[in-house]
Amino acid sequence: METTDLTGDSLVKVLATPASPHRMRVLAALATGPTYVSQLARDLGISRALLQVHLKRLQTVGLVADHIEVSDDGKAMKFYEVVPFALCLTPQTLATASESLTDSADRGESTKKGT
Amino acid sequence: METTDLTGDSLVKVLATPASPHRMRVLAALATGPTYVSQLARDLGISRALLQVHLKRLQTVGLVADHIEVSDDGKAMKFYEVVPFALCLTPQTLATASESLTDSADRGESTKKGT
DNA sequence: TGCACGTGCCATTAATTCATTGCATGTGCC
DNA sequence: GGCACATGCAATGAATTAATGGCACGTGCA
Repeated sequence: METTDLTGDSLVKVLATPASPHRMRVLAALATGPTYVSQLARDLGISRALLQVHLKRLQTVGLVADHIEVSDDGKAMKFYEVVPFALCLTPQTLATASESLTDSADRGESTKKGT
Repeated sequence: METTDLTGDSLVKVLATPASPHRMRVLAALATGPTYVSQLARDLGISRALLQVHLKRLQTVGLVADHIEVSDDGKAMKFYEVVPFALCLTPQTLATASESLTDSADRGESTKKGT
Protein backbone atom coordinates (compact mmCIF):
# COMPACT_ATOMS: atom_id res chain seq x y z
CA MET A 1 0.00 0.00 0.00
CA GLU A 2 1.30 3.41 -0.96
CA THR A 3 0.24 6.99 -0.51
CA THR A 4 -0.32 7.51 -4.18
CA ASP A 5 -2.66 4.54 -4.33
CA LEU A 6 -5.17 6.29 -2.15
CA THR A 7 -7.82 8.86 -2.79
CA GLY A 8 -7.94 11.84 -0.51
CA ASP A 9 -10.86 10.39 1.38
CA SER A 10 -9.12 7.10 1.87
CA LEU A 11 -5.92 8.70 2.94
CA VAL A 12 -7.73 10.70 5.56
CA LYS A 13 -9.04 7.50 7.06
CA VAL A 14 -5.82 5.59 6.75
CA LEU A 15 -3.90 8.36 8.47
CA ALA A 16 -6.41 8.65 11.24
CA THR A 17 -6.10 4.97 11.99
CA PRO A 18 -2.53 4.76 13.32
CA ALA A 19 -3.11 8.15 14.89
CA SER A 20 -4.27 6.47 18.05
CA PRO A 21 -2.10 5.08 20.82
CA HIS A 22 -4.13 1.91 20.97
CA ARG A 23 -3.99 1.21 17.30
CA MET A 24 -0.36 2.17 17.04
CA ARG A 25 0.44 -0.34 19.74
CA VAL A 26 -1.62 -2.97 18.02
CA LEU A 27 0.28 -2.41 14.81
CA ALA A 28 3.54 -2.52 16.68
CA ALA A 29 2.58 -5.76 18.35
CA LEU A 30 1.53 -7.33 15.09
CA ALA A 31 4.69 -6.12 13.42
CA THR A 32 6.40 -8.77 15.50
CA GLY A 33 4.24 -11.47 14.10
CA PRO A 34 0.65 -12.71 13.86
CA THR A 35 -1.36 -13.30 16.98
CA TYR A 36 -4.92 -14.02 17.88
CA VAL A 37 -7.32 -11.61 19.52
CA SER A 38 -7.47 -12.86 23.09
CA GLN A 39 -3.72 -13.22 23.26
CA LEU A 40 -3.16 -9.78 21.84
CA ALA A 41 -5.63 -8.33 24.28
CA ARG A 42 -3.67 -9.84 27.16
CA ASP A 43 -0.40 -8.64 25.74
CA LEU A 44 -1.63 -5.10 25.37
CA GLY A 45 -3.57 -5.13 28.59
CA ILE A 46 -6.84 -4.00 27.10
CA SER A 47 -10.26 -5.60 26.89
CA ARG A 48 -11.08 -7.86 24.02
CA ALA A 49 -14.05 -5.73 23.13
CA LEU A 50 -11.91 -2.67 22.80
CA LEU A 51 -9.24 -4.49 20.89
CA GLN A 52 -11.73 -5.85 18.43
CA VAL A 53 -13.02 -2.40 17.72
CA HIS A 54 -9.55 -1.20 16.87
CA LEU A 55 -8.65 -4.31 14.92
CA LYS A 56 -11.75 -3.95 12.87
CA ARG A 57 -10.85 -0.39 12.08
CA LEU A 58 -7.31 -1.30 11.16
CA GLN A 59 -8.64 -3.99 8.92
CA THR A 60 -11.19 -1.68 7.33
CA VAL A 61 -8.49 0.64 6.11
CA GLY A 62 -6.40 -2.30 5.06
CA LEU A 63 -3.56 -2.06 7.53
CA VAL A 64 -4.05 -5.54 8.93
CA ALA A 65 -5.55 -8.80 7.71
CA ASP A 66 -6.90 -11.83 9.48
CA HIS A 67 -7.34 -15.53 8.97
CA ILE A 68 -8.81 -18.28 11.07
CA GLU A 69 -6.53 -20.88 12.50
CA VAL A 70 -7.81 -23.90 14.36
CA SER A 71 -5.68 -24.93 17.28
CA ASP A 72 -5.01 -28.57 18.07
CA ASP A 73 -7.73 -28.60 20.64
CA GLY A 74 -10.26 -27.43 18.13
CA LYS A 75 -10.49 -23.75 19.13
CA ALA A 76 -11.04 -21.48 16.17
CA MET A 77 -8.72 -18.56 16.69
CA LYS A 78 -8.59 -15.45 14.62
CA PHE A 79 -5.09 -14.44 13.78
CA TYR A 80 -4.22 -10.96 12.67
CA GLU A 81 -1.15 -9.84 10.81
CA VAL A 82 0.15 -6.55 9.49
CA VAL A 83 -0.26 -5.81 5.83
CA PRO A 84 3.00 -4.36 4.51
CA PHE A 85 2.61 -0.68 3.79
CA ALA A 86 4.75 2.36 3.21
CA LEU A 87 3.00 5.66 3.33
CA CYS A 88 5.02 8.71 2.43
CA LEU A 89 3.62 11.99 3.54
CA THR A 90 4.98 15.16 2.07
CA PRO A 91 3.30 18.44 1.20
CA GLN A 92 3.20 17.13 -2.32
CA THR A 93 1.62 13.76 -1.74
CA LEU A 94 -0.96 15.41 0.48
CA ALA A 95 -1.67 18.06 -2.10
CA THR A 96 -2.21 15.42 -4.71
CA ALA A 97 -4.46 13.40 -2.48
CA SER A 98 -6.45 16.46 -1.53
CA GLU A 99 -7.51 16.82 -5.13
CA SER A 100 -9.64 13.74 -4.80
CA LEU A 101 -11.23 14.81 -1.55
CA THR A 102 -15.00 14.84 -1.64
CA ASP A 103 -16.84 17.30 0.52
CA SER A 104 -18.77 14.44 2.08
CA ALA A 105 -15.48 13.57 3.68
CA ASP A 106 -15.65 16.70 5.77
CA ARG A 107 -17.27 14.60 8.43
CA GLY A 108 -15.57 11.36 7.75
CA GLU A 109 -18.11 9.10 6.14
CA SER A 110 -18.85 7.03 3.07
CA THR A 111 -16.05 6.45 0.60
CA LYS A 112 -17.58 3.05 0.45
CA LYS A 113 -16.01 2.40 -2.89
CA GLY A 114 -18.62 -0.11 -3.75
CA THR A 115 -18.20 -2.31 -6.82
CA MET B 1 10.71 16.67 9.83
CA GLU B 2 10.91 12.91 9.72
CA THR B 3 9.10 10.02 11.26
CA THR B 4 12.08 8.92 13.27
CA ASP B 5 12.42 12.37 14.80
CA LEU B 6 9.17 11.98 16.62
CA THR B 7 8.15 10.28 19.81
CA GLY B 8 5.14 8.02 19.69
CA ASP B 9 3.00 10.66 21.31
CA SER B 10 4.09 13.30 18.84
CA LEU B 11 3.60 11.05 15.89
CA VAL B 12 0.07 10.30 16.98
CA LYS B 13 -0.69 13.98 16.92
CA VAL B 14 1.14 14.71 13.73
CA LEU B 15 -0.66 11.91 11.93
CA ALA B 16 -4.02 13.00 13.21
CA THR B 17 -3.48 16.47 11.87
CA PRO B 18 -3.52 15.87 8.12
CA ALA B 19 -6.15 13.21 8.76
CA SER B 20 -8.84 15.81 8.27
CA PRO B 21 -10.25 17.01 4.98
CA HIS B 22 -10.04 20.61 6.09
CA ARG B 23 -6.46 20.44 7.19
CA MET B 24 -5.43 18.38 4.22
CA ARG B 25 -6.87 21.05 1.96
CA VAL B 26 -5.13 23.75 3.91
CA LEU B 27 -1.83 21.98 3.51
CA ALA B 28 -2.50 21.48 -0.16
CA ALA B 29 -3.30 25.14 -0.59
CA LEU B 30 -0.20 26.21 1.26
CA ALA B 31 1.91 23.77 -0.72
CA THR B 32 1.35 26.16 -3.59
CA GLY B 33 2.80 29.03 -1.69
CA PRO B 34 2.31 31.22 1.37
CA THR B 35 -0.96 33.03 1.88
CA TYR B 36 -2.62 34.98 4.61
CA VAL B 37 -5.56 33.84 6.65
CA SER B 38 -8.44 35.80 5.20
CA GLN B 39 -7.35 35.02 1.68
CA LEU B 40 -6.96 31.36 2.42
CA ALA B 41 -10.36 31.28 4.04
CA ARG B 42 -11.88 32.71 0.88
CA ASP B 43 -9.98 30.27 -1.29
CA LEU B 44 -11.11 27.29 0.70
CA GLY B 45 -14.59 28.59 1.22
CA ILE B 46 -14.59 28.23 4.98
CA SER B 47 -14.96 30.72 7.79
CA ARG B 48 -11.92 32.48 9.12
CA ALA B 49 -12.64 31.22 12.61
CA LEU B 50 -12.66 27.65 11.46
CA LEU B 51 -9.58 28.10 9.37
CA GLN B 52 -7.70 29.61 12.26
CA VAL B 53 -8.51 26.65 14.42
CA HIS B 54 -7.05 24.29 11.85
CA LEU B 55 -4.07 26.47 11.12
CA LYS B 56 -3.26 26.65 14.77
CA ARG B 57 -3.38 22.93 15.02
CA LEU B 58 -1.20 22.49 11.97
CA GLN B 59 1.25 24.90 13.45
CA THR B 60 1.19 23.20 16.83
CA VAL B 61 2.42 19.95 15.34
CA GLY B 62 4.90 21.84 13.21
CA LEU B 63 3.45 21.28 9.79
CA VAL B 64 3.12 24.96 8.98
CA ALA B 65 4.75 28.17 10.11
CA ASP B 66 3.67 31.76 10.01
CA HIS B 67 5.12 35.24 9.84
CA ILE B 68 3.63 38.67 9.79
CA GLU B 69 3.83 40.69 6.63
CA VAL B 70 2.68 44.28 6.47
CA SER B 71 1.02 45.21 3.20
CA ASP B 72 1.64 48.54 1.51
CA ASP B 73 -1.53 49.92 2.98
CA GLY B 74 -0.39 49.06 6.46
CA LYS B 75 -2.48 45.96 7.06
CA ALA B 76 -0.69 43.39 9.16
CA MET B 77 -1.33 40.08 7.51
CA LYS B 78 -0.37 36.72 8.86
CA PHE B 79 1.15 34.53 6.21
CA TYR B 80 1.34 30.82 6.59
CA GLU B 81 3.58 28.46 4.75
CA VAL B 82 4.18 24.74 4.76
CA VAL B 83 7.15 23.40 6.66
CA PRO B 84 8.88 20.78 4.52
CA PHE B 85 8.29 17.33 5.89
CA ALA B 86 8.56 13.73 4.84
CA LEU B 87 6.90 11.22 7.08
CA CYS B 88 7.38 7.60 6.22
CA LEU B 89 4.95 5.21 7.77
CA THR B 90 5.73 1.53 7.76
CA PRO B 91 5.01 -1.17 10.29
CA GLN B 92 8.57 -0.68 11.44
CA THR B 93 8.57 3.07 11.93
CA LEU B 94 5.29 2.79 13.78
CA ALA B 95 6.59 -0.02 15.94
CA THR B 96 9.59 2.07 16.84
CA ALA B 97 7.51 5.10 17.61
CA SER B 98 5.11 3.08 19.70
CA GLU B 99 7.91 2.29 22.09
CA SER B 100 7.93 5.86 23.24
CA LEU B 101 4.19 6.05 23.68
CA THR B 102 3.12 7.17 27.10
CA ASP B 103 -0.14 5.92 28.47
CA SER B 104 -1.24 9.49 29.00
CA ALA B 105 -1.38 9.64 25.25
CA ASP B 106 -4.31 7.28 25.27
CA ARG B 107 -6.48 10.29 25.40
CA GLY B 108 -4.36 12.67 23.41
CA GLU B 109 -2.81 15.17 25.75
CA SER B 110 0.45 16.60 26.95
CA THR B 111 3.64 15.59 25.15
CA LYS B 112 4.64 19.14 25.87
CA LYS B 113 8.25 18.23 25.41
CA GLY B 114 9.50 21.29 27.13
CA THR B 115 13.01 22.46 26.36
C1' DT C 1 -22.42 -31.12 33.75
C1' DG C 2 -19.44 -27.30 34.91
C1' DC C 3 -15.31 -24.71 33.91
C1' DA C 4 -11.97 -22.59 30.90
C1' DC C 5 -10.98 -20.27 26.70
C1' DG C 6 -12.01 -18.40 22.02
C1' DT C 7 -15.23 -15.37 19.04
C1' DG C 8 -18.84 -11.79 18.13
C1' DC C 9 -21.77 -8.03 18.77
C1' DC C 10 -24.98 -4.56 20.67
C1' DA C 11 -26.67 -1.08 23.66
C1' DT C 12 -25.54 2.58 26.83
C1' DT C 13 -22.86 6.14 28.76
C1' DA C 14 -19.00 9.15 28.89
C1' DA C 15 -15.86 12.09 26.79
C1' DT C 16 -14.00 14.64 22.94
C1' DT C 17 -13.90 17.24 19.15
C1' DC C 18 -15.94 20.28 15.63
C1' DA C 19 -17.98 24.40 13.98
C1' DT C 20 -20.60 28.58 14.58
C1' DT C 21 -21.63 33.08 16.29
C1' DG C 22 -20.34 37.34 18.21
C1' DC C 23 -17.51 40.74 19.61
C1' DA C 24 -13.06 43.44 20.18
C1' DT C 25 -8.89 45.76 18.16
C1' DG C 26 -6.12 48.18 14.44
C1' DT C 27 -5.21 50.64 9.78
C1' DG C 28 -6.27 53.05 5.40
C1' DC C 29 -9.50 55.52 2.63
C1' DC C 30 -13.76 58.28 1.09
C1' DG D 1 -16.94 59.58 11.24
C1' DG D 2 -18.16 55.45 8.73
C1' DC D 3 -16.94 51.54 5.80
C1' DA D 4 -13.92 47.80 4.36
C1' DC D 5 -10.57 44.48 5.50
C1' DA D 6 -7.20 42.00 8.65
C1' DT D 7 -6.54 39.48 13.21
C1' DG D 8 -7.94 37.06 17.61
C1' DC D 9 -10.37 34.73 20.88
C1' DA D 10 -13.99 32.87 23.91
C1' DA D 11 -18.40 30.80 24.79
C1' DT D 12 -21.89 27.70 23.27
C1' DG D 13 -24.24 23.95 21.24
C1' DA D 14 -24.13 20.02 18.22
C1' DA D 15 -22.29 15.80 16.71
C1' DT D 16 -19.10 12.14 16.64
C1' DT D 17 -16.19 8.85 18.71
C1' DA D 18 -14.45 6.00 22.44
C1' DA D 19 -14.90 2.52 25.87
C1' DT D 20 -17.45 -0.47 28.99
C1' DG D 21 -20.34 -4.17 30.23
C1' DG D 22 -23.14 -7.89 29.35
C1' DC D 23 -24.67 -11.72 26.86
C1' DA D 24 -24.67 -15.49 23.30
C1' DC D 25 -22.42 -19.32 21.00
C1' DG D 26 -18.91 -23.29 20.26
C1' DT D 27 -15.19 -26.76 21.77
C1' DG D 28 -12.25 -29.67 24.83
C1' DC D 29 -11.62 -31.65 29.29
C1' DA D 30 -12.07 -33.20 34.33
